[in-house]
Amino acid sequence: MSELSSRYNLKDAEKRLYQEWETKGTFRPRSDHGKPASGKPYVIVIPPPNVTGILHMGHALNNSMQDILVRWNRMKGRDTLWVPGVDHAGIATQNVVEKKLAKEKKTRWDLGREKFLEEVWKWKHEHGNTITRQLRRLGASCDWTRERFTMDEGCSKAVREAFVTLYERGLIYRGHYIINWCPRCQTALSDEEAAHKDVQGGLYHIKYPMIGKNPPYEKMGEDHMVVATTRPETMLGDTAVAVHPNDSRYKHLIGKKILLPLVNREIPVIADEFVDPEFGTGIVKVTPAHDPNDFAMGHRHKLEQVNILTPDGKINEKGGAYKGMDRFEARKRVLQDLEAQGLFVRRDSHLHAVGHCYRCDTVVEPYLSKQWFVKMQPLAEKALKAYDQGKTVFYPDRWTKVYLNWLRGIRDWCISRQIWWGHQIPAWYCRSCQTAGKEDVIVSRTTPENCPHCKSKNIQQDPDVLDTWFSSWLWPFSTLGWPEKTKDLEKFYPTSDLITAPEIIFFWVARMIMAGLEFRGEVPFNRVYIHGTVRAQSGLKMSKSLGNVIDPLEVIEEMGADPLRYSLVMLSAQDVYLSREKFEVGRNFTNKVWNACRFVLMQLQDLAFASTDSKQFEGLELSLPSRWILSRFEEKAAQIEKHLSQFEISQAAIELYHFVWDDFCDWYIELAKPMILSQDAALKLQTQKALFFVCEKILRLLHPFMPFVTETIWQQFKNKAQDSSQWADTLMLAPWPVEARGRFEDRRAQQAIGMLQEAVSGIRDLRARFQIAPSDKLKAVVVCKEKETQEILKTFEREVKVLARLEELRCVQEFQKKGAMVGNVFTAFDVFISLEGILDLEEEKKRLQKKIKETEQWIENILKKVENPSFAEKAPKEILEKEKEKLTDAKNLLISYQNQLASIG
RNA sequence: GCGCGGUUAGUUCAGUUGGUUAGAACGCUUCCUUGACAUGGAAGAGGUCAGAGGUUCGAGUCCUCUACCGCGCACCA
Repeated sequence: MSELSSRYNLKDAEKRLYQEWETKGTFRPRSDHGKPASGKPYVIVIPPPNVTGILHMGHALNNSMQDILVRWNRMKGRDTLWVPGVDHAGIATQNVVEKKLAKEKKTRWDLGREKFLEEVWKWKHEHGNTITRQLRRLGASCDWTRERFTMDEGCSKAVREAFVTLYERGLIYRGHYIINWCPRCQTALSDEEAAHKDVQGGLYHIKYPMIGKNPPYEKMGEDHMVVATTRPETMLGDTAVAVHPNDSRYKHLIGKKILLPLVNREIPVIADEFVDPEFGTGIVKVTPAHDPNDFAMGHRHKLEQVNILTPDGKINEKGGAYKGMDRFEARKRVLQDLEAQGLFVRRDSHLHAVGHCYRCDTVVEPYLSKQWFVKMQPLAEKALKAYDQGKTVFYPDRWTKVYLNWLRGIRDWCISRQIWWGHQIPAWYCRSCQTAGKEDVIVSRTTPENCPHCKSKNIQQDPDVLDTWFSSWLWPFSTLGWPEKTKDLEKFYPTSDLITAPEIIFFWVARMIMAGLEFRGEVPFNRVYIHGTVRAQSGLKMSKSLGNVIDPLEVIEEMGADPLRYSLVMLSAQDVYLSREKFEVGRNFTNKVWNACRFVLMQLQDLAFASTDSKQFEGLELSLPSRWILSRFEEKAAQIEKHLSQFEISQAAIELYHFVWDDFCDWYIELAKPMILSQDAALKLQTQKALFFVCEKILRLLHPFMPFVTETIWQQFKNKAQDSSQWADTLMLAPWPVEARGRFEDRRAQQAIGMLQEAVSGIRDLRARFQIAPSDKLKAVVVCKEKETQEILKTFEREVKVLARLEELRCVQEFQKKGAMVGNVFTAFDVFISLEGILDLEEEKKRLQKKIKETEQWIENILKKVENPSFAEKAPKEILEKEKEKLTDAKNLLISYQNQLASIG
């Protein structure tokens, strides 16, 4: 009968549908097609996934949410743009290609810079579009004609512009500082890229002998001093020992000399307030080249900086006998040798935070080297000011504090990386000027041919590249054309919302805000929505190494993109804990929608009457169920709209789920069935109209959440409708169905259907409890407490009979029980069925007794409240009224229960 | 160490500015293949809202403390 099968299966249809949308240009802004738009443009830039990325659940959630917002705004008629793109992910991508080379037993140095970069570009062209292909599978309605890459020509130009501008403004400098160094990647990292993890390590106590004293060293403070360190190998670079100036234990030693063991270097005992006398022995070894604090101390005391490490984490020639050893090997050997010399005191177990490379998890070294930095304080001040002016709004609000705390404690940003894949720093050094002892740095937007100072051609570009985030922080405007003055930039900047995960608030969100203000004088987006993190059921992050990943593409293959999206979004009120079964919610719901629509299609072979216009109901005497569902629809649509506008996406999805499933499917469709089968042609027609109308509107509400299924069915609707000329080409462009409030508002219908639902459920409950087979003919009586109730329920006699499978139903106000009857009670009425041949009513007696107790307790509670003089005095009137109503209801219930008990007892 | 979350039904979680007898999903029990859907329908059981104080007429909701879990940040060697 229908061409739709009883289970949706859109595996192939999804791809086809997506292609159609894309090729027709539906994802592009209305203004691209010269179409009018309403309101301000709605613009989102995608958090660009790494070019090495493959879609994981975090992406799936993030992009589902963006797509929901984008599709919703598009349907609202706004000029809508979602800019997609990919990040070149400097270190990550270089690592991938280096690993590939390693399989051929080659290193990047074997190839040389140029050849290596060719290899990376080759890799990018072959594998770099995996993630964008996968985003399409998810249904992401990005404007792919505007797709960008952080290393494309435009973005590269933006990077240069940004660098040079900051340099010109005195906000970029180069200098020797302690930075985080990854010995495996062999590059500097920013503070954010060195992730601190707690490590159970050792705190080693070591004797440093005083000059002129001989072993055995026994008197602390006289012939030796004991230092405590977590990294013993760094002692090879010690250039002092420090104590607190007021520490009476050691005051007499300040200015004395110590003989640094193993290297036999004379080093001074200095006094510095940094030292905490309480910690360890109160004596600190000072290693200015390998510790940020020691570095600062070294500056204060003009100490020598002895770098003992090679870039790959081995001991260099300054380490004497330890030269060539890996740093951890050297640690062991240093300890052994100290022990052999009687200088090792003890090892305490010690929990401390150790920096790890966020790309390869190697322990990073604080390392002294010459790097480029951005002076962040002035940028942060602008961002803080923008916040004060209300220009930065985070959802949920709690992230604001995280953001502000970071800005307030901001430190300079190390932006140079000693890798090859990335934007090479636009700085050149002039050999001639250098030799002449003059300023040798040339920073330029264009590649210079010779030195602007001395005209020498002997210039060389800085070999380092910029931190990947140095291009990402420009993303909201570089993707729109900056630094060129493009139409897109003018039209779509600043963007509307940024949707992202909490992990990159510092890396990306905060920096984008700073860049936006610095380069464009405006915040880059009006609102920031931070959604939850996706975790495995166990609570751990999903990661390949833990083997606990659920591949979103497998879910798409198995169930479809819509179930994946809906499940994720429904679960996303906070962090999302996933297991395979959790996707069944979305799958079942998608199937429910599919079948409900299939039913509607089947009922309406002839859709000539089908209209999506609400005016069709004007002057029409609609039945109560239809009035009810229209009223519910209007109410729910407004709620969903409200939730979406506040980024309560999961709440919107949950509301929609219940409206569709409970109200529309379980009640309205069931109520509509007898009306459609009715002999009353007018009733039949208006029911069909309402059924169709609401169903089509539901498809619109659902579309942002489950685009594929809804579009598929909607096209069926459209094909069948006689006059489809007024329909949009695609559901994607059909107007969002939130109309002027109150058009369908109908409290009476809501109240009436509420009663009907109670009556039907009450009878069904009796049926179930007394095990009356569905086929058994049943007579029921509804005893109404008010005449009005009786009248309302009378109009539903037929519906109740069908839904509760009754042979006979009587609605009365006065009722004399005859024979054995059992019932259920409600505030406005009681329902009864007659029992034949059922003798055991003990269970029912117990149940009623329990109910009576509960109700008595309830009444008592209300009385306690109402009779409290201060309640009457202080509570608002409406609450007081409510309580009184409750009391009446409760008393009515109690009477009903007592009557019931008496009647069967 | 500082900060931020969380602790509600067997499980995973909602619960908006304090105001019906605290909800949902999954799971569980019972019944049902009725012409949209068994990825379904009907009904049911299940919670002293982590603990202790406090504010209030009224607290799951606000305040304080405690316990446990998670996550950030941080230079205690």
